[in-house]
Amino acid sequence: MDKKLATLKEIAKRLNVSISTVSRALHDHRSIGIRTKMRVQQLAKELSYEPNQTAIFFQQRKTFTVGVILPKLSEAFFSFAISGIEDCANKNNYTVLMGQSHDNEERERKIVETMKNHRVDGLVVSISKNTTNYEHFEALRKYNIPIVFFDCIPRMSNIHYVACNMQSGTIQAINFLINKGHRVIGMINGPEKLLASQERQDGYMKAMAKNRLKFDPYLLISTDLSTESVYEATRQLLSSKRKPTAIVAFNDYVALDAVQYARKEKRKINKDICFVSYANLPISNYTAFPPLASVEQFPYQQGQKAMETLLELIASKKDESEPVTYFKIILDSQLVIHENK
Amino acid sequence: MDKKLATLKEIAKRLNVSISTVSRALHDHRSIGIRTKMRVQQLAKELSYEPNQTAIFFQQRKTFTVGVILPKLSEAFFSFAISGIEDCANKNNYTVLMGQSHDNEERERKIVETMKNHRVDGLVVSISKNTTNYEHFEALRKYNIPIVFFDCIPRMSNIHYVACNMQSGTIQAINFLINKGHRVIGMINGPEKLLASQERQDGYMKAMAKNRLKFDPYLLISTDLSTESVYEATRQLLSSKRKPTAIVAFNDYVALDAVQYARKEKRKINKDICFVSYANLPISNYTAFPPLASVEQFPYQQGQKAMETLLELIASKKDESEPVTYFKIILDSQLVIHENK
DNA sequence: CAGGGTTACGCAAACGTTTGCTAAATTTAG
DNA sequence: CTAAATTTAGCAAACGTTTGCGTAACCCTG
Repeated sequence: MDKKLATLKEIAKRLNVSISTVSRALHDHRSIGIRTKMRVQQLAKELSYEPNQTAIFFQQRKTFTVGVILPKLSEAFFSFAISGIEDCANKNNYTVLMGQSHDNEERERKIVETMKNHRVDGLVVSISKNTTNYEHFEALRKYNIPIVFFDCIPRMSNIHYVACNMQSGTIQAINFLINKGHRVIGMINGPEKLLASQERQDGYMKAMAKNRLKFDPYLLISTDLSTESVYEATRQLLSSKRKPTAIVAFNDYVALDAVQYARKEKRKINKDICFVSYANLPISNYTAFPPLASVEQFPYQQGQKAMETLLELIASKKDESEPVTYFKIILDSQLVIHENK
Repeated sequence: MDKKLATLKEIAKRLNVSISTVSRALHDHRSIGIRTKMRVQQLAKELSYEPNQTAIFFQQRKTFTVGVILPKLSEAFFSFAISGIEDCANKNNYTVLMGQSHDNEERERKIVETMKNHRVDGLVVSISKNTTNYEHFEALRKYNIPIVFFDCIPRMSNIHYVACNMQSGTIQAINFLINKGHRVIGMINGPEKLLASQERQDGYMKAMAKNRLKFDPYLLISTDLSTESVYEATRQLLSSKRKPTAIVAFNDYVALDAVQYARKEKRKINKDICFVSYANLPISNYTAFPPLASVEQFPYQQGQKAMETLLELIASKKDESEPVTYFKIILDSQLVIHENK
């Protein structure tokens, strides 16, 4: 029963018309008479004809496929982001080719290669936290494959990206703490070389300065985000002579680890010490001591916006001209204050 | 500088040989002399030639792409599963086309359609929890696109699947509780029509019977997994005359909600009432009262196994024969007892 | 009824690759 | 030195589709 799949040629032969006529009839081209159009469409339905997409992709030099490369789907941030990406892609009849770098530069490089070979129409990527060399992305320029970066942006010039302004959220967070009466506020930050860390720090310093609070370098500690390193940072903060009464954590994972350490040291959470964090985990409100407030980064929206931007780039690619303007889209982060229960 | 991408034809012209010679030279075909082979490979490198995959896909009637359809990436279970799938796929030079059904039958149907059009070589799918009609999957038979289901399996015959034996894990869980002295054990289950719910129930009943504990229907409550419905179930259990001292929850989300409700009613967790659950959340050990133990379902391994199976099917597809045997792979779940801190 | 404008359709090229067959050139054997 | 064997390379078809161009046949209009 499952003969071979029907093709234009097959239909043409049966109807004694040319292939081009069949093609045009199915596309409702105006140069085909209503009678033949009907006959063709009728038979096509009977044979349950479906165009061979791979042939079309090939012929049109376009695949209606976009690649998405991100570190890890098991991080909640990215799983929300990809939902935004996918929803937007689907809405525009694009399909998503997926790759996880697991924060490994080599893997990232290989995925880029694969995507290029698959001739994706474009790429949305959040780079691996360990990538230092951007050649593999530069290389795509030659192939005229547009890239939109989001979240983790490489330090390259002339790129398109969507990002979230961490500074503003950080300032809001610090102000929130100051309003609650805190004067000594610590920060457990991420790796220094990360843009995201830089921005958090900038926000921190700005907010402190604006409130005429002295910046004490002891209060700002960088980590590599590992549990051990967060424990150590927490230990340092809790044992410094100007003990902070509040800590801003790089993200929820960090906050959870810090809370855990603080409890081990018998500190009363929300009494001796308060936490504010950047939102990663939807379930943090189930945890024992969720942060008082979180800086929301809107991963779904970021993903969506990145995809929209990419589609725009793809659409405008026809006019072969080099892009004059590079999209630099900054979404605002926003402090979400959790219910005080 | 970014002329047009080099093609076989281009190389052939420059070297004054035929296209087929170039093709064969690059494939190291034995019928090409060493001299020409070198010349071709040399020039190919210079022009940084890369085969046009879309042309190859088309020509070979094969895309080296597999579709993956699952409900939601933001559920930890699935994000681990897809990692297993992707790792296995990549290792075998396949690429993953992604689609989330969001547990919506219509969306699922549309994704299947898209994947079919993209001519994926095969499909790995965990069906939407609301899918009742399986026509869209049946339809793929005609196209000779193999499918391997995992986790959420449709009630169809003659399918390949990878699943996790929930019964065994459930029995282990109940035995664990009985060993700790519990005699009245409740269960908050999922939707009745779900296979997963059925299995949990079967395990529950078997374990109870084996331990000569009377099965009390009051102790087994189905929910639709929503927070409200879990609250209600917990309320019922806690207010029944034979109050359970332990509850097995359908998954971690359910357990978290149940714990939350129990605390609202001032029950002492792990004293008045204990919880055991099925593992979904990696962070549940950060929560206030994590379940005493979890039934681990090994999502990464399930995904990996599903992908392996699919690749086998794809490989064996050449011999056009209908598959005689259907893979029914059952992994064992396993009880993980959490540290008693 | 000649000329111009439509309408309705076919031809063939093009996209880039693989591969079965054929054939020339070269080597080997007898 | 010739026939056979081997090595090396080219021709052309095929995969399924889209599309520019050419051209019959038709209908008007004047």
